[in-house]
Amino acid sequence: MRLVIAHCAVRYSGRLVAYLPPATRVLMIKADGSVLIHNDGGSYKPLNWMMAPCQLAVSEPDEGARERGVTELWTVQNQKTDDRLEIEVVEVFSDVQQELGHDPGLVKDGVEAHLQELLAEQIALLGNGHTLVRREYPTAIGPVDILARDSAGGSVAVEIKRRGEIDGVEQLTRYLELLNRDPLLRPVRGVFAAQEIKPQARVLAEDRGIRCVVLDYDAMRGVDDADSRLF
Amino acid sequence: MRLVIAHCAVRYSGRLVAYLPPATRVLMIKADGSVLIHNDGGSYKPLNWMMAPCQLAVSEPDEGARERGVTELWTVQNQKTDDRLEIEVVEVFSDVQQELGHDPGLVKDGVEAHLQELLAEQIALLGNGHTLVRREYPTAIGPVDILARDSAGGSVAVEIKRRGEIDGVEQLTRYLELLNRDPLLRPVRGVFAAQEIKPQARVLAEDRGIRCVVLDYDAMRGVDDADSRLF
DNA sequence: TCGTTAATATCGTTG
DNA sequence: CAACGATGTTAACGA
Repeated sequence: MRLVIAHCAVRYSGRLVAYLPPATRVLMIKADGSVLIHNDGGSYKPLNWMMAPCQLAVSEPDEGARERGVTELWTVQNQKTDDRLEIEVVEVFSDVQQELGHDPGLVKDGVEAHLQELLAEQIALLGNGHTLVRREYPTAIGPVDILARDSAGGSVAVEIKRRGEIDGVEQLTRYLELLNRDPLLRPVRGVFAAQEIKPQARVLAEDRGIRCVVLDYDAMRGVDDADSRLF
Repeated sequence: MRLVIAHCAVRYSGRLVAYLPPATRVLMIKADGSVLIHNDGGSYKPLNWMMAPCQLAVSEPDEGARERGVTELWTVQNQKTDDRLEIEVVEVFSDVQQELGHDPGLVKDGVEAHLQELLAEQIALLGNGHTLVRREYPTAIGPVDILARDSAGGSVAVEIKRRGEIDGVEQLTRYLELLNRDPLLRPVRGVFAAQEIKPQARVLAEDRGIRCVVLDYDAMRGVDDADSRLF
């Protein structure tokens, strides 16, 4: 890992062409050769970058560049594609290098898979008498999150999202169209279940006869065995 | 901008709960208070982060943490939500601070907007005799990228993507449903135009009577006046 | 501010 | 390897 703070201009060409006018920025060169160029604000996305596999070469600037104050030209070339980053370094304010070693990586909790697991266990949240048929019920265009039966024995297909948006309703609609061709399941009702359902998604769902259910993750997890949690 | 290289463990809680076991990493603290935690590989996405507005507070570790070798506890708290990052710092290897100043930002060329611009200029790529009605043709659910007429005077709605995936077909389908309610336009045919069209998207589009057109950006740009390019 | 759409998206999982 | 869905997506652009 090498961290450089420098006044520089950057040109990228590859899937698109982009240019960063001269300014002071952070250049992060990782062990795998990848380069990130950060400014002093915004979110985690760099202004520009080159991902591995790639190689950094330092060369002398040509005369035109030297007249603009450029002292070094860094060229980062992707080894598989023709993506290329050219960094014109004007002045280096700081240059630090350090071995970081291997990183054990991130452990996560609280994603959609967990919601699905909890709803499968607590399927009565959809209504009294509901029973689980199976999770990830397969169809020709992909698995439905949950297939269940209501108290009257009718089929219920459930699409689960953390945030319910219009795409999720479209997805469930495609599943329902397919499932309703199966004489053993027909008629299949749809349930759109999410921690949060956007107004537009709710309107579309209800317009198509799909029921919306808002899930309370904390409450569902509270019902769940406390020992099974990661932290 | 402050760059710290330190051995540390990190816990995040907010929209999810996540934990980073102890290892040596880069901590980037930006002028707006945001914090990024990077390791020595992967892509531009940090292992963990906190975005502005947030505040960093340094405190003494409790006894349990001190026994694990923690020398400082950094707490980064989001000021609007209850997102929180806790960094247990064990050892600091490097700590650099530098004023970066304002960044003029990135200038881009070659994104979807340019594809749309070029296709509007070269509308005959859809077939001889096609004429442009307008770009960004407004509908109740958002603007259609391009509305055109074919040689017979029939309406053609075009959705443009760099990469054509299933979502784009759904999007165009929604537009077509609406446009076909307009007696002045009806019947409206659909064209899905992209630099690259995924097989599933093509199958869905053609199943719905939508024509797929693959665009060659470089060729289209080559036809375009070379002077109009940014770089 | 909210909502929608694009992105050099990135990232994990699956076939 | 390709394709698909989720992401603490982020970022840009309008209404």
